[in-house]
Amino acid sequence: MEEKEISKAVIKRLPRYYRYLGDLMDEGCERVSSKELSERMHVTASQIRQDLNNFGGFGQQGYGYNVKYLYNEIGKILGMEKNYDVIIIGAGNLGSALSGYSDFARRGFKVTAIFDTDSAKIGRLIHGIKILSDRELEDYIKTNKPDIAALTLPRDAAADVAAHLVKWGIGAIWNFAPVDLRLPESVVVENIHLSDSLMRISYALKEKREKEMS
Amino acid sequence: MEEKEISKAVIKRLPRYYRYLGDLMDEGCERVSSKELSERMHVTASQIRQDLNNFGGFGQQGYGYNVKYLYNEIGKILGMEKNYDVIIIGAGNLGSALSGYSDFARRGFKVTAIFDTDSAKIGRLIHGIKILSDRELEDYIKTNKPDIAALTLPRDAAADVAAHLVKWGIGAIWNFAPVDLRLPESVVVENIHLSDSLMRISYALKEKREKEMS
DNA sequence: TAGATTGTTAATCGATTAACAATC
DNA sequence: TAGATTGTTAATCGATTAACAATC
Repeated sequence: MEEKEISKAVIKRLPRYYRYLGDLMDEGCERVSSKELSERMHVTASQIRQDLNNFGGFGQQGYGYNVKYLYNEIGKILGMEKNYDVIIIGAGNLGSALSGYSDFARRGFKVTAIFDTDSAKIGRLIHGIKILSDRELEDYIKTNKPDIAALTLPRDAAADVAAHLVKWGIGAIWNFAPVDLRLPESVVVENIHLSDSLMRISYALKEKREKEMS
Repeated sequence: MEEKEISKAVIKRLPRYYRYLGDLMDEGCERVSSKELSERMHVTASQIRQDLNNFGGFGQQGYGYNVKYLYNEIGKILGMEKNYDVIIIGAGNLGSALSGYSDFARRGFKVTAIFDTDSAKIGRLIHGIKILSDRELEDYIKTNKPDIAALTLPRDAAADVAAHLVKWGIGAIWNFAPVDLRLPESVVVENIHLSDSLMRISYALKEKREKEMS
């Protein structure tokens, strides 16, 4: 059914196109050419046209792209017309933060439950969402079938919990623990490795220091 | 002084090598070959050898790599022997979470201050760190010269605050706002675009649904 | 129609993988 | 020494950019 496999690099760029097109819409802009957009985004016009043509011809020769139409089409490609239920595993600082992040709700991601092992936390509310015991997790997943589980728990617990989540039927894991999860191909995994990101800053700062010295 | 420019792709992988080597050390492993490491990390042995050789020969023919030595060398490349002072701009959920994330301290990143505009928050403590007024920001930066500023504030405030931070002398920005900051080349910027990441999950889930239908 | 800009093919560039001589 | 494994060159692969004919 699918014509050709879309490269990972293209998919990684789609949310960024979506963001810029959203901005253009907010500015009341109706049409945009690949050249204009490329100047805004600091990428080549060629790349924009190549990328979009992976999914079909959204533009019109001599005119460019209709902003609203393109925004909607990319939204469809990204699956943004659907809403997603997200559960958070680990009611620590990061888990709490994610549960209250309004940006997600705007994009159709709704946090429906938070789980923790700490009996002192269970029953408390975070941003209006009740913290449940991890012993209720299996039941919850099988009954409510959430789409995504965000893993905001300690490193050592992550692999084991992830394996259980998958067994109980979760389809996607948003992993904030600093480990690479080994899960079946069919499970979607997105990693947010914050300390990797900090180390890249550290590297770049070191480079900068060395450059300034010479 | 620097021989050749190291590619972005290689640098992005370094923290991951560092993480795996740390794990090997914890397991008491003394030596590792590129082949063994490649199997653990699910990359090719060739890539590992290529990557490491960007920085010089860390291994020994017939033996492989000394884990501890290699760990330390990559640490040096990443600038991990230095400690970094981090300030957090925006005392919301995410800012609070980052200020309490113990993983960072372990890597030498220390949160020294948190700033916010909300007078109701100013003076309160988060994880033992006092929230200061954004009006003290300029003074604080010029006096204490923190290395990194984490931007955990609303989208619309980000660009403006970032520009000020740079003017006052900050060298690196860890940006959590869903915008691309336009700053001078000399400023290090690392973006954590959480909603972009969620959209990639959304895309992958959509693909999965479609695959299952056919 | 003339001008603009796409969709698409071809050329270039860079990154990954394979292969193997060097050497521990 | 023989076996193992690196460092490094060459081959392949994929992604980006350039160019331009098609067409609105």
